[in-house]
Amino acid sequence: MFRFTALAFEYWTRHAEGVSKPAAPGIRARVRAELTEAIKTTARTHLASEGAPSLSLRAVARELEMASSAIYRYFPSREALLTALIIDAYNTVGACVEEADAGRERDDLEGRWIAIGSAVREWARANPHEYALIYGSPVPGYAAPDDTIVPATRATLVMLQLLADAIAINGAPDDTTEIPEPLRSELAAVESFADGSVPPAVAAIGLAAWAEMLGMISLELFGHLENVVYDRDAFYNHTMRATGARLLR
Amino acid sequence: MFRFTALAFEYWTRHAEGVSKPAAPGIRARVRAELTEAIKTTARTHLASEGAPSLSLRAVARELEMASSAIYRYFPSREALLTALIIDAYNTVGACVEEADAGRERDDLEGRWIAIGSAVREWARANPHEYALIYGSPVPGYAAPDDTIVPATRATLVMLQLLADAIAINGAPDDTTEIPEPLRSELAAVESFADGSVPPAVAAIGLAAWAEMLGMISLELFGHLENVVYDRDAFYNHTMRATGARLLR
DNA sequence: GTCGAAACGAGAGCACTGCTCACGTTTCAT
DNA sequence: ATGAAACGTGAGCAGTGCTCTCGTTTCGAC
Repeated sequence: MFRFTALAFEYWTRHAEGVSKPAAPGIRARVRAELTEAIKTTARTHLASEGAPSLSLRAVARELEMASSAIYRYFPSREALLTALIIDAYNTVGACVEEADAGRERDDLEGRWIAIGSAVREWARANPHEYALIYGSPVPGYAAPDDTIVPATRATLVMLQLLADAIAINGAPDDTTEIPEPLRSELAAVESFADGSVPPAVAAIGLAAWAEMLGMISLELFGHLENVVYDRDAFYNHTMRATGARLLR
Repeated sequence: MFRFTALAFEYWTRHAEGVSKPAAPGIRARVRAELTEAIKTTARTHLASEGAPSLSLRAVARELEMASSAIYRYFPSREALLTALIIDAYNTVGACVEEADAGRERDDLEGRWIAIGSAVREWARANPHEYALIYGSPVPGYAAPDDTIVPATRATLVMLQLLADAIAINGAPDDTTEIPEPLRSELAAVESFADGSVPPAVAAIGLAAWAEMLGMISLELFGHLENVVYDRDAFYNHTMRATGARLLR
């Protein structure tokens, strides 16, 4: 491996300078981290060009000039590599949403909602296969491991915090819709994830709004607006505005 | 092939009875139709148990006790088989929606909306992989051939007709929301698919409601409501009622 | 510094996949 | 009856994910 050879040379160069041990972490740990990242990066580009079902560990290994079996030193299976890409995708979109939200005044509720919705859509359009990986059909045999839970909720929690902030600013809406148990209790528990109050009815509307937003993006990205709506930007913005007005009044 | 042999025997039996030609269509056409159906049926069960990415033509052929290459006599590629399954899925859900809608009085607008939404969700829950095939991540390399367009719109057209009927019964809503061109014209063209009038603002709300409905189902089926909402029926019904109230007022 | 264990890279190999091709058989239209 | 098209099969190809073995390298304990 060219890369490994270069790092080994660095190790011996340093050793020749009289350093009795390499700086922590060891060269091995460093190389491992870098190769793990290189595998993921290469896999991500293949995902972008070929799609998830066509992601081939052998093709990734070939591009990195490794034997295909070497990949298994870093990821125990193809599924594990996909899981790592899923975690990365959740974290990336979550970071985009957090940043978009943070770019607005805390009391600009509508602005934040629009910014959140735009961030998700823009990221999705720029990374359709990653979007499909996390919000499209589940990869077979995939069960969400514990380490995807926190990344998976990052984006949603931003919206939830927006709801709590809206309640704090506007007060709770007069929503008298009856919500039956046990759903009411389940929705009541949602506010524990936010800093502030999110009544059950608001949690329900928020989740439905999230579903609508993702539904809109999926319709667009998965080809269901073909021959119907061409002015996609306008349609999405129109819908998000209407939803924001309901959600944040 | 057991089945083919049995049909050939039937042909010779009839021939021995002095019939100079088999009844139209020929035995070949009949066998072809039956085998095509058998391949699709077997593929559908494999889809249900293994998921789309794991659908194997060889496994289908093995179960039908055919050589794997025989499948290519009926479907020119794996992609063509998947396309056939996609068409079937669209037609099945479309028929479910049409039937559910037809089971309600024409002027029971809310009842029809709830029936439509329930039909889609029930079918999706009973056939999650088929749902994923048509409303989840697109199969790689798949471009919707012309023959999927009509089946793909069957379900949506039922909802659209509901909107037109609501307009006919209640009159057009007072919705003054500005819709920019060219989106307004695009949405205005949607009513050409319904028997009646669907103003642009209503078409937009209808499409967004459809997105929300599919978004809700996808969140549920694709695992995003885990540890959040357990009372799925109640959540879905609550949301569909609220959306119906907005949509059909 | 030495030593043993763990990590690593490579290559061979296995079972499986989608698909092509050639050949013999069957059906169909003339 | 005849020739063409459709059909079923088996062999084969190139590709896949993954396992295993072996030699090499790094690392931590002594």
